[in-house]
Amino acid sequence: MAEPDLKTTQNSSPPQPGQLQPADLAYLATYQASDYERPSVTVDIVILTVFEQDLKVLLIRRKMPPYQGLWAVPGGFVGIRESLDEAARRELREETGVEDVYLEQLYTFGNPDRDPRTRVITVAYFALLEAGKVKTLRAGTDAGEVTWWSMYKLPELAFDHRQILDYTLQRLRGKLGYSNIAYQLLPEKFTLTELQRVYEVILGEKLDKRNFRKSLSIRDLNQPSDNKKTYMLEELPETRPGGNYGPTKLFRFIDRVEKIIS
Amino acid sequence: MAEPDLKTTQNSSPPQPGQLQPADLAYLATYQASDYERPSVTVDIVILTVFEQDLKVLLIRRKMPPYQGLWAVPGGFVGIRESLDEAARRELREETGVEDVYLEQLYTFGNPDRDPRTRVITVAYFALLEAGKVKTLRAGTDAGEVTWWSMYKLPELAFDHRQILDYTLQRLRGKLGYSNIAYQLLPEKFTLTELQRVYEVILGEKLDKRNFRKSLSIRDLNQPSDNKKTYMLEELPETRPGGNYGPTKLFRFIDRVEKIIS
DNA sequence: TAATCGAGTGTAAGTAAAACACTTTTACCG
DNA sequence: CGGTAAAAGTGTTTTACTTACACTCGATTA
Repeated sequence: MAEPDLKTTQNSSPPQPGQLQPADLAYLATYQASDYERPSVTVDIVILTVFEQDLKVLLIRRKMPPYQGLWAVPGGFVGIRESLDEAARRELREETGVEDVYLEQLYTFGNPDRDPRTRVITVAYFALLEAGKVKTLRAGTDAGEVTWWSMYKLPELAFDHRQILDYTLQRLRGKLGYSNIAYQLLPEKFTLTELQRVYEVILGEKLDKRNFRKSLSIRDLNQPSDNKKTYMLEELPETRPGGNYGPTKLFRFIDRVEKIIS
Repeated sequence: MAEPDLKTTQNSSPPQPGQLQPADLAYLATYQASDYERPSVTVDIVILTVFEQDLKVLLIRRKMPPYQGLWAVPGGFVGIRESLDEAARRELREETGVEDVYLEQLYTFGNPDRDPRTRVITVAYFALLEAGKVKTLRAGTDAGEVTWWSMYKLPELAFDHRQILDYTLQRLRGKLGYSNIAYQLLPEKFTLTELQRVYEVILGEKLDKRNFRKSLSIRDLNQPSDNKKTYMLEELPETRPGGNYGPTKLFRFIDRVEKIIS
């Protein structure tokens, strides 16, 4: 486990804490960026959406070994000049064609034997897609079949992807309780029943309609807005005609960015 | 961004979903584990403890460029046959000598320019050490000074380590609310005041003594235990003599494993 | 024996959570 | 055109939790 001086490594864009010092550049020149075995690094993207009253995940059937014929989460290598987020977005785009969606880093899986070919460390992400927006799945370059599967009725999965999906569901359920991420799975305007279905499908349990609505902190259309409160939803002046029943009110999320709800 | 077939990679130990198929081994033989640039992968460990009524983090002064003279979180390369957790434990052992402590993966930082020398992706962990247990800091092989710093009065940090520490505190504060991780920062037996100090130091605010105690779900020493409830703490039959005041009751966590508290 | 220091303890008010059922609107059908 | 079906919409009660708040007890020391 002999390692070079490259110890306590780090430097990222957003917070730039210490500036590079002159000596750094001199040292940079002498640094040999090789000489010891490096793992491959990939990103895997758990792509989720809701339709048919179910939580769906996009899986690809592997047409090559290892795990040929089994289903896997889409993923690929991280480019040498690409951030992890960029790599994840690129994979997502290649797989689904979508660009501006919610993407969150989940966990990094790095057991040495998780890929039988070579050492591969994967940074898992999950993405939330607006329900029913992505019908058209471009069968990716090297992908065999690409299909939406129910998160509750999964096929046999390759690698440790079962573990990745289990962990995704756990994270998603947790965040549903204290954030507004559900907006990522709905179009801008929606009914409260549609929102409740999203919650139910993710949590895997039926919810009480009245209690669910009370829990939402809705800014009423023509009530004076309480400035002390932070609202999650806003009632719209429009309604949507029901089928063989009355019209239903439409709502929207006030903030379409990730937010912790008090 | 041309990539080989090694797509949707994965396979880990705990949940072994799909078994290796015969064809896999044949393919394995033909696989060339190189041919494209790979990033270096490191683990960085945010080592935390509580003493002097303060939340402390272990930092190392860099004696080499880049960021020479600035302070950094301990870390090092992931061995090619080592899991991420193993690498983190090894670094922790090398830095502090401790073995059996709480260690949790935090986040993976991978901006391409976070290390000016070469592409380095780091998987950040945080460790919680029992208050006052680790006095003896072995100055690591290549480390300059090694010091405990207050999380609230940090020196200038190398790389993106400021970001890592900020995120650690955020995670720790969150978990304090719904889990029993605080036990990682205390010896087996402790007083409620000691426990409250840990909470206060992490949350960065004073708490009300009576309300804090009510929130703890304590199994009373000689009360019949309510089987419906899940207790976090247990009162012990012992007390500790106070200085110039009365004796104080001792308590312990019923479960010394990570647990979600209802 | 008086003063100091921290430990230990209860109540009331307000807020949040859970359980629970009927009415309204529209479309469709006989 | 009257009845039925289907989903939307809406309040109250009870219970549990959260918050705010102040005095007494026990031991030591001067």
